[in-house]
Amino acid sequence: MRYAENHKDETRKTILKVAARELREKGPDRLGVAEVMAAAGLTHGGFYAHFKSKDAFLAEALRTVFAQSRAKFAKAVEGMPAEHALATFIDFYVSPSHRDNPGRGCPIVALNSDLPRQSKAFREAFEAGVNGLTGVITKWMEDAGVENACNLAPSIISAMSGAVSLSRAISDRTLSDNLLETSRDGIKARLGITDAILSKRKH
Amino acid sequence: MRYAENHKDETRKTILKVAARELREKGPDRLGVAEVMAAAGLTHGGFYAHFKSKDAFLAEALRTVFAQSRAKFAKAVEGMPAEHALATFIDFYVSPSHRDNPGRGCPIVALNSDLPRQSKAFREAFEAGVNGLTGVITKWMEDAGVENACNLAPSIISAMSGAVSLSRAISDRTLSDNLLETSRDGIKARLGITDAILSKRKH
DNA sequence: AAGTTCATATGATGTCTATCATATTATTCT
DNA sequence: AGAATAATATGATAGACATCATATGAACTT
Repeated sequence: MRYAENHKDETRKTILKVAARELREKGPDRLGVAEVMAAAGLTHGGFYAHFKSKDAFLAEALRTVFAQSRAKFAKAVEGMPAEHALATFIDFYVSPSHRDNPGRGCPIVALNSDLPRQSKAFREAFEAGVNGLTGVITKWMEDAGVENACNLAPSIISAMSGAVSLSRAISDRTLSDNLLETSRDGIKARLGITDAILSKRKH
Repeated sequence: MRYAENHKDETRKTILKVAARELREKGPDRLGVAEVMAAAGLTHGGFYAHFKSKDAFLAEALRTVFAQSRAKFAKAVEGMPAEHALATFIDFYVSPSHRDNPGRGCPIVALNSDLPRQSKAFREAFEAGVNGLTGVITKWMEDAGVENACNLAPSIISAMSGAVSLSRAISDRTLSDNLLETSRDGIKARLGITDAILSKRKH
């Protein structure tokens, strides 16, 4: 092998890392091959040495996004008991800071409505990502003693992502913040999470 | 005037009508000028006699979509008392048939995540449409005696649109239907709508 | 040190796009 | 009927795009 043993792999990872940010900001249709390569410090021609098509690349980038996102969320609630993890996650997700940073946020919020228009590979990657998140939430809910966790979890996720999505459409800050707050409260209420329960467990 | 008095206006309306369908299916970025004109039975060159740019056109098309959508929803609950209107609207919106027909559905679901990537004119049209819908829902909620309707309404809308959005990502029909059902129940519960109340009023 | 070979760069291709200048057609008025 | 003119069509342009063929160059091997 010429070049460092893992040079190509490193480059590939760099491309995907850059793409993960830009994919959420520009969306799959406005994200150009040349642009991603330039952002990774390369020229556009080398692209097809790494990915067999733009669609395959987009699906791969989306997997990267979900993985990043998942790691980020896991870190935010590390070591907490289930109720606290849930409450913290909701506060973290349904927040002004998530609303204001699409490029670093949840891909469900950033890309959900693009989905029906994208390739099968992309849609499959998206669904897998959603399933991963659903699994995590379901586990927390079960551990927190929430009834019917398995059915409830997807609905909770949809309410959270819907709230952040819509909050991005409301230009008045106060009203947008309000939507987020009201949604947080509604979602927690649905899960039976109250301040009383949280402080009781804080031991 | 040559051509029938209102020929140009008619054509314009035809273009927008066609676009209203296609905009929701293909999204603003995949919707081409030539394509819309062809679908309206015209050739691409005439486009700029009707719209000053593609962005201006997209905003106008979005206004058309919201207007259509609003008329459709209004019709679906015509003449009902507020509680029934709300319940019917929720059942109508958070439904498999809405999920399966993006081209005829709510633009919030179809276009929400495209929003941050579009022109200012487009975003403004979107927000205006959302405000219109919020107003209608708020009124129903107030009439139905729901507390704090004004704050709650946007959160309800976000939960509804989020549910339909996410349901489009889930390939397993049963699971997807489940998400919709669970969400309908959750939303109605939040509004204090029960079957008992609905049947009591049916008089 | 020179050759080998893989990773990347250069440059080209053809397709698609929005936009616009100009030509053509359709209709109404005189 | 035919001139006048408004609505649409034709055709061109320039830029963006994905994709690919080929050239360059870096670093390990012997």
